Amino acid sequence: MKQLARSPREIGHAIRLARKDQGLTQKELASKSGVWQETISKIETGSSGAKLETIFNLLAALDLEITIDIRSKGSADAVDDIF
Amino acid sequence: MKQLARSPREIGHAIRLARKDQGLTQKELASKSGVWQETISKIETGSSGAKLETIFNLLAALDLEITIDIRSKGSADAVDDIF
DNA sequence: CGGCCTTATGATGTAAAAACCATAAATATA
DNA sequence: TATATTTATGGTTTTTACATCATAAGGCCG
Repeated sequence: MKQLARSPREIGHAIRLARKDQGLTQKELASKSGVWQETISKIETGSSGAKLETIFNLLAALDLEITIDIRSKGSADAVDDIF
Repeated sequence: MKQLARSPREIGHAIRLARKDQGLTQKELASKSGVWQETISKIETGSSGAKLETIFNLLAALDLEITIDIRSKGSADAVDDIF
């Protein structure tokens, strides 16, 4: 499962998919993540410009992580980042 | 350039790396993204639990995107080309 | 050293998110 | 159908991010 997200709404959608995928209800995710069920509902439906921290709390509870990378494909040479 | 992020602080760090990588100052990124320089500073240093929308504004200005993925999957990931 | 550029910090006002409670609406299930 | 479960909605209060301005701190270069 690998979801691209370019907006808060898409992140909310990805969270919903992942939650259902794991057979969790919003309430169960709420108690696992410390985020209120009502808040989860609003995030999943995109009716809330959530805070980053809240999103990470949900992602952690769902065992997900975020990767940031270049949007345009086909960059010819790779930048070998030393980090 | 592909950065893993598991917290707001790590996202801030990734944004800073990407910004420097593109030779932009905070001020320049500010005018490209519509986010204030002061806010960028706070996000990059992790001293702000930013809003998701703000992060996406910065990522868009930096031509970055986010992928949500299952945590702790195997080590060296194969080059899974979706496109 | 003295400016110039960049980044960080601090304060204020406003807008919005999240906690919290209650409940309505939708969905599933018996 | 009725009932239980799940999700959505709405209101109030508290918390906090962001814009905004001012300025301090940190580098860099003449």
